[in-house]
Amino acid sequence: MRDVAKLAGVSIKTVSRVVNDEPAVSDALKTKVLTAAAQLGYRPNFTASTLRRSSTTTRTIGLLLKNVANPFCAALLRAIEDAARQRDVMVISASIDEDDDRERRLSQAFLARNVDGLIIVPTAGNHSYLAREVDRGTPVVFVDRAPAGIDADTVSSENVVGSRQAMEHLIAIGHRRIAYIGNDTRISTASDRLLGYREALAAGGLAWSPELVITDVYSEDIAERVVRGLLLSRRPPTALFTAQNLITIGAVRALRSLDLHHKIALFGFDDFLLSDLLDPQVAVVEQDIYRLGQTAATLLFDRQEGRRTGPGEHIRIPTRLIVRSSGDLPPT
Amino acid sequence: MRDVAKLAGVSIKTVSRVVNDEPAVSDALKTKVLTAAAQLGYRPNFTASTLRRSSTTTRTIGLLLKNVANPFCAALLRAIEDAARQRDVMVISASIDEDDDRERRLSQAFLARNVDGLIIVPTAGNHSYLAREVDRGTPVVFVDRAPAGIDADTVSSENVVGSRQAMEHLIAIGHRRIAYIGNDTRISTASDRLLGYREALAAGGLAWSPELVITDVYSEDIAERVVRGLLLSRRPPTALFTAQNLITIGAVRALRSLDLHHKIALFGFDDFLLSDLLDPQVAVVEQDIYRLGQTAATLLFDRQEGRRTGPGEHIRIPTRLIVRSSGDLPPT
DNA sequence: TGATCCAGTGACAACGTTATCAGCGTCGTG
DNA sequence: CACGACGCTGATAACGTTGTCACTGGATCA
Repeated sequence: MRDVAKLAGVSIKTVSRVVNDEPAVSDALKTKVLTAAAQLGYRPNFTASTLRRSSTTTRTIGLLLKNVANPFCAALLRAIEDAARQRDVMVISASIDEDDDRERRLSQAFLARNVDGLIIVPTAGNHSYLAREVDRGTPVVFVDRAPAGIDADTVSSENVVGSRQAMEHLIAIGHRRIAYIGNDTRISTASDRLLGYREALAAGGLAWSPELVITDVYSEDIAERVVRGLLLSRRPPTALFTAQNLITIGAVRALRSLDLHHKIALFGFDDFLLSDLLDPQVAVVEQDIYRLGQTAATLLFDRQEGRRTGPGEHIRIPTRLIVRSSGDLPPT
Repeated sequence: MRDVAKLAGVSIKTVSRVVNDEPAVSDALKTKVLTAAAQLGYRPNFTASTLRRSSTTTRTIGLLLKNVANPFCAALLRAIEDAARQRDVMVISASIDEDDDRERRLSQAFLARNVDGLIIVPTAGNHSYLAREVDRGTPVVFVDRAPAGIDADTVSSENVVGSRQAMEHLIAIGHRRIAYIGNDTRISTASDRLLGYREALAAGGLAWSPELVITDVYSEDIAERVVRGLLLSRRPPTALFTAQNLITIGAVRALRSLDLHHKIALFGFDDFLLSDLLDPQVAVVEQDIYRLGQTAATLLFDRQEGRRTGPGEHIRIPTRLIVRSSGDLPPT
């Protein structure tokens, strides 16, 4: 900037005015500065600029995901990126891999970079370590799952309703032994989906059979193994309700491997690419991932810009039941 | 920092020393500073720190992708993120959606934020606008596709070899009319894959039939439509070679809709989730996406840290032929 | 005993930018 | 003609931090 000023024969303040498009600069000087800048290949230093500027906004937000390679997370990132782009804001993202400690470290790293806000798909751990930041005014929004130990904005799907509807469908076509396969129930999403399962059982007058409920499944491989175990057990279920996308896929693999995919009904939570090209097509509770992301971003920016204050809001995004043939297989 | 210094009764320089874990601070002062910092909730300002520090590295790199929601891109991001994490570097990413202009704008935005380097999955346009940055020492690495109008490090799959091998397989089992469906050939990746197709035809003594070669297909929907068109034409092909993941999926849909999926052979470039659960299982040329990403990151950091200089390197990552049943359907 | 050294500490300038305010000339107005 | 208003410009300080260097006091050595 100093060099540009020297070359153009003006003060650095005038250069600053030109690059920021402030009014009150004569056209003559403006063109002189612009030519000088172009000649020297001058590029404004955004870092220094935000340091000096009164508003300490970096136009950058941080996003912590389970794992970007998971299609759900990738779709979420895309939605948030789109919302951010509209406001000329950049997104830094990182994968947590369900590791509490890494989540904390990454949050700190993002905050040290002065992000304007944080969107987090939280682990099952405690999040009180963020309380101070929230108090200080850095907006933090949780997506997909509710955090523990802190009050903050949260956006998630209608997990209870969604899974209850799926279960109601299975019950309506006659299933009486429906297995539940899901995540660690310390994760709010998983416990909500389990709650929906439970509610539907109760409403349908069905017994709760502990041997049909499997939790703490956190990968496709494990899902495949436990589903095989279930199907090979003495009294196997006639239908499966899988509470997460990778678990559903694991279940599909298990059913295939035992050649039961046309006999045992399957309903999954969260749609996935090609679910409609499998045989049978897989019935799912579809989440509106784009809306989840957009809503989270809106909450964040609303808080950041002071349009909203006070305690955390908890928004639930409706799901949609997509009944495909795997959900219509009758009990055998 | 000033407040912490005041509370601890030391100079700000000492606070700086403590937070940076520099030696030569007595334990007594260190604990005093740390307590003061904790009490005030002090958090170092990374922005100011990098501004002042001699090495102007921000420990942040920029990644420009086609679209994070595309599984290929998401996997790439994950690989790069992992490589960056090892070096305590953050990744800012953004989706270009094949828009030249947006690519340029996003590059500028990243550079203004002083990223230490840029990894780009480039559009078909010209990239000479980055030459000045490269000259100035900001490493830029291109992945998946070669850029136009600039010499820089590039990492991509063995596209020619990969597609030639797939074609050789189809030819070996007797196919004589094999269609090619691919992207815009201004994209190096697409033209390389077309070249492999062409080479295999020539090597197999087969004629080049323009009506069997369709390019400029850029979405799943379009792929489905053009493949239907091909299959319904007067002299349809007996096998399809689809040069990109979404195109392959579009082709699967087209084959299904015409109930030809057990009659027409299919080979795709780039594997995708569930390809092995479809009926028939889809044969593909698998790319080592993780290695693509890791290699790109390594090239970038090597340049940044001065371990490598000079003209751009062009690295090709081998592909692997995965012959599944769709690739073994004989000609009818 | 005096010179030397070293660990520990702080004052100050600087990174690249923008906010503030003062200065300058020109113009219109009473 | 005096005066204020206004449009344009620049000098300077400041943002939060770290590099540089100088200082202090006590330990070590010949």
